[in-house]
Amino acid sequence: MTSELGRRAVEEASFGQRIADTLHLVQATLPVQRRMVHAGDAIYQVGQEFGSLYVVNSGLVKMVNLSSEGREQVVALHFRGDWLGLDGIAGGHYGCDAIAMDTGEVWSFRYEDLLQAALRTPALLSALHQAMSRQLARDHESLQSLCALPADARVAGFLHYWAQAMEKRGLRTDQISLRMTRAEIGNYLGMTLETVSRALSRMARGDVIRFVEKGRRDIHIPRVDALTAFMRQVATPVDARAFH
Amino acid sequence: MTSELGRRAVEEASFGQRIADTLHLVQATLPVQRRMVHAGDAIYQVGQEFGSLYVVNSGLVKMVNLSSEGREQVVALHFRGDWLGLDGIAGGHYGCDAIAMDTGEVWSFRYEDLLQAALRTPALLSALHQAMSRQLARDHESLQSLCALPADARVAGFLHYWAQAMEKRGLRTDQISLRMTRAEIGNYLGMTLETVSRALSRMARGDVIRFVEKGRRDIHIPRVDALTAFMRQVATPVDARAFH
DNA sequence: CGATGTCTTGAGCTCTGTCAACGGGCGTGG
DNA sequence: CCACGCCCGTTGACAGAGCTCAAGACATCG
Repeated sequence: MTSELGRRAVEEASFGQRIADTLHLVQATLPVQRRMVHAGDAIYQVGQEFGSLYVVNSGLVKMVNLSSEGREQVVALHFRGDWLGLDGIAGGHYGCDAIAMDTGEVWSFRYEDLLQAALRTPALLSALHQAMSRQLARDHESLQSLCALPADARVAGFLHYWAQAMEKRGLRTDQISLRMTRAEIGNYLGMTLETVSRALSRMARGDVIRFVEKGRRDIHIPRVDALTAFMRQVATPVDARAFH
Repeated sequence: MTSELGRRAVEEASFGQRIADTLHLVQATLPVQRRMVHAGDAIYQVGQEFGSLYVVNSGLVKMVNLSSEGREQVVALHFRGDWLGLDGIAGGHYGCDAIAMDTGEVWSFRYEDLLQAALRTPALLSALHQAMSRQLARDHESLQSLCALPADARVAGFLHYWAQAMEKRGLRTDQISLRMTRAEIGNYLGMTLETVSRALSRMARGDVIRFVEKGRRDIHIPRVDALTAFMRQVATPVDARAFH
């Protein structure tokens, strides 16, 4: 168990460096096209022919899946250093809309160019594989919390995830600024906006979080361990009885 | 819309061939280690050091995620032609347990060997990327249905997914043999075993499915379109009001 | 044949979705 | 400057989908 913790610590410490390395590497070895985006801008859209991959240099991007019945669903969030468009490789078309949620810069380059450049610079290929692999692991975590945790724990987990994402990128982690409406958060977490609001209110009452300013989007997290404690506390498992 | 349908038709038709091609390709260019597995066997386990990737040649494999609180969660199912272990590339350790659910054969090979061989045979790299990309897209679909669909529709969607997976692999699709208990299905779909049982009973009453034999694990699907119709019918969206 | 595990079905309760009302922030326009 | 509308967030009341608990039927295997 100690070796497990040790490994995690090393990973965390090197995480910010990994992001910076990836960005440098891509920039140095590929013909990258930079693009400023603002909240609401589409980086690519579902059905559009696949050709380019993207890396978020700054800002915040949501992946929106459109179901056959026309329902929209936020399936992932992406921060600095994350890759976009990976789910388009297989089908030849992007599988989601990628929508910027904040002002930022996104880099794009041709997938074909990446493969070419990877012959000279194997580290590029490694970076691509790690990005895809990380996203797979992340998706599995999402699925797990979505299946197994009640609403309050999911909201708490969401804040924790966000704080962790900020921390890994060297940003302040005590105060986070969600650039999402309650409806968007609820959509991402598989619940209604009212439930999100109630969960946040409960956490605020328990002093697990505090709202700063007038606007209710900036959230102060006094102690991260209080957040994780809250998560565990409300995590009355939906299926506590082991399924085997 | 017609071009969309046309594209899909072509993709479907070539799908079985793609699986066969991948298996041939891997076999021809890599030092593959074959292993017979039986229900319950672990192909790899969470935390184990990453090194090899796996391809299912036959049988059925579940990916089980173990949460920090000790809850188990089935996060994916894999059939012939699917790759396993991809989520281990990033962290250096596998992120899930891969458990066989049926007798079958799994091929394994070193990730390093794959990268080496890919220099001579670029198609290998393409196959890897497509496998990862497909899995990402699949995970997003899971997330979507988990968030947006009520229990009955999720169970119906599960059967549909299974039938489709069989069809893509050239197996009979009218009668499917779930090698999972109700508890496992419920775990995978984010509901209790009782809810799974009730959903199946309702479908059987509506003659959307039929139980064959005494055992209730073999399910006959008279008409797939009846299944999809049932899905749509019970898909009273959790969040019908657009979130924006 | 009993023992065990799985599946089904019922009854009650809880969580969370639904509907509704209200307040606050912000931009627009008078 | 204030009035107004609009969007967002909060909170309450209520209902319903699905979880929990429980009992019993069925299949498999020793």
